[in-house]
Amino acid sequence: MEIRKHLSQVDLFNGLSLQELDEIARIVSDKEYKKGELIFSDGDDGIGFYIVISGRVKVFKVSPDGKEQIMHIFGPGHPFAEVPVFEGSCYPANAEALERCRLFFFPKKGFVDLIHANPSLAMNMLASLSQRLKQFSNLIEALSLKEVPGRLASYLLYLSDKNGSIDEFELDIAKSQLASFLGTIPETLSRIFTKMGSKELIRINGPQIAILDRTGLEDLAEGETKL
Amino acid sequence: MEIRKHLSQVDLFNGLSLQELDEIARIVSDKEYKKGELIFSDGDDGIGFYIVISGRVKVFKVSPDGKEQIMHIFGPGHPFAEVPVFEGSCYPANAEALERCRLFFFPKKGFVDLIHANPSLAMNMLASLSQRLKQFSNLIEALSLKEVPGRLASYLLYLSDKNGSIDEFELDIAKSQLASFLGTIPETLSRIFTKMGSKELIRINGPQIAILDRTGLEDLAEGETKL
DNA sequence: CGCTGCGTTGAGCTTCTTCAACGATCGTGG
DNA sequence: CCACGATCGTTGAAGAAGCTCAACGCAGCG
Repeated sequence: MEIRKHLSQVDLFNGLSLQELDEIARIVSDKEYKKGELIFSDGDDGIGFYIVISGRVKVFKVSPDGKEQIMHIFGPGHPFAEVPVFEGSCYPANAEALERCRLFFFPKKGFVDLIHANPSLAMNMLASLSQRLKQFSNLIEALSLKEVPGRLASYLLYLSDKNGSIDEFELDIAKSQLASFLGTIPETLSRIFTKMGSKELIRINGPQIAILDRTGLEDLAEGETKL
Repeated sequence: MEIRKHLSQVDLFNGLSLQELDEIARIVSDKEYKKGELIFSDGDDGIGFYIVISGRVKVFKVSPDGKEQIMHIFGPGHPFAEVPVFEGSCYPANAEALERCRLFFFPKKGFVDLIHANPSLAMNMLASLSQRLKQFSNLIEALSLKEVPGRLASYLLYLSDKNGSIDEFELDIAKSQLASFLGTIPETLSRIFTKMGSKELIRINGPQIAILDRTGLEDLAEGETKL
C-alpha cells in the first residue's frame, strides 16, 4: 500500500510494526494543497493533525495590522498541528502551503486511540513535541535577546550546516518569508544583507549566499559583535 | 505516604490509581531550594524533570550581555524541564527558585519506564507539553507582533482573570521580573505603567493594580490602540 | 507590452534601550 | 534602635535599532 510506504519514512512512526502502520494508514486522509492555499486558520476547530509528504508548509501568526510571524516551516516527514489533538480544541495559529503540497491528515479521535494502544508511538510523539518546544525556546531567545543581524547570522549558519557545512548555498525560502521568520520586515532584512556583504562576511547574489567569514558570523550570532 | 498525597494533586497524574501513584512515588527525590538558588543551568546534562510542590520557579534564558528573558514561571502542581526527558540530553534554559521552594525530582530513566507502562500518564504528559507549546506560541506572538504596552495590557488582563475577573489585584511577581517576562527592561516597564495610569486605564500603587478601563486595556492588548 | 510580485534604497520617525542619578523600602549588624 | 547597604523602582536625557512610507528596478508571465 502506497500510504504505508510513506508512513514508514516518518520519524514519528519509527519502530512500529507493519501491522501497526496499517492501522495508522487506515485513518489517514490524503490531501492536496495548491501554493498559497490556506490549510487552517488561527482559532479554527482543531480536528486533527497533519504530516507533510511533499512540499512545504508555513505555520504563522498575524497581527491586527497584518504583520506576520512565521513560527515554523515544515517539510516532508514533519508532523504539525499536533497541539489541538492533546490540549484544547482550536488551532493556535494559521497554516498555509508554501508550494504545492501533499499532506496526510490524521483525525484526532482515531489517533488518540492509537496512542493509547501503542507506547512507542506515544514516546515518539513526546519526543516530537519536546523537539518543537526546544525550537520555540530558541525562537523566543532570538526574538527577545538578539538583534536582527544576529538572528540572520544564526539562520545562515544553520542553513550552511544543513547543507553539509559548505560555504555556498541557496536560501531555501523567499527573502520576504525569511524576514517574517526572523521577526522583521523585508526592508530591514535587505539592509542587513547589504551590510553583511559590504563587511565581507558574506557574498550575496539573489538567493545565492557564500559565507566568507564564518567566525565573523558566529560572533554576530552569539551577540559578541555588532554589524 | 506524604509524597503520594502531593502527587495525587498534580494534574499530570490525574486518573492514575493509588498503586500507580506509589510506583511513581518510589522514584521521586524530594528537594528544597532557597530563594534565588539556581536549580539548573542552560546546557547542563538533563537527568530528569521536576514538579513544583511549593514556592515558584522561573525558567529563563540569558543573553551574552546579561539581559534575561523569562520563558515561564511555574507554581505548585506544575511540572517543568520535561524536554530533556524525551529529546536530547541538555536543559535548554536556566531555572532558579523565585522563593523558597520544595520540588519533586523525577529521574529520566525511571520515568520513561513508567510512561511506557502507563498510557494515561503518557496522554497526560502529551497534554502538558501541548499546553506548554501553546503558551510559547503566545509568547512568540507577543514578542514579535505586539509592542510592550500591548504585552503589559495582556498580562494585566490575564492576572485579573486568574483572580476571578475582579478589577483590583496584586502583581504576582516583582516588576523587574515582569519586565523580563515581557521581553523588556524595568525602566521601560515603569514608564508604561506611569502612562497607563495617566491615561486612566489603571490605577497603580506599588504592586496593587486597579483596572479602571477594561475595554481600553483590551484594545491595547489587541493592538488596536496605542498608548 | 504592461502587469504584478519581489527586492532594494532613502528619509523620517517611533519605540525602546542605555546611562546616570535618585528616592524608597527592607533587612542586618553595630 | 539606628545606620547602613542592598535591592527595587522611578525619572530624565540621549542614542540606537528598527519600522513606515514612498519610490523605483527588475524579473516573470499573461
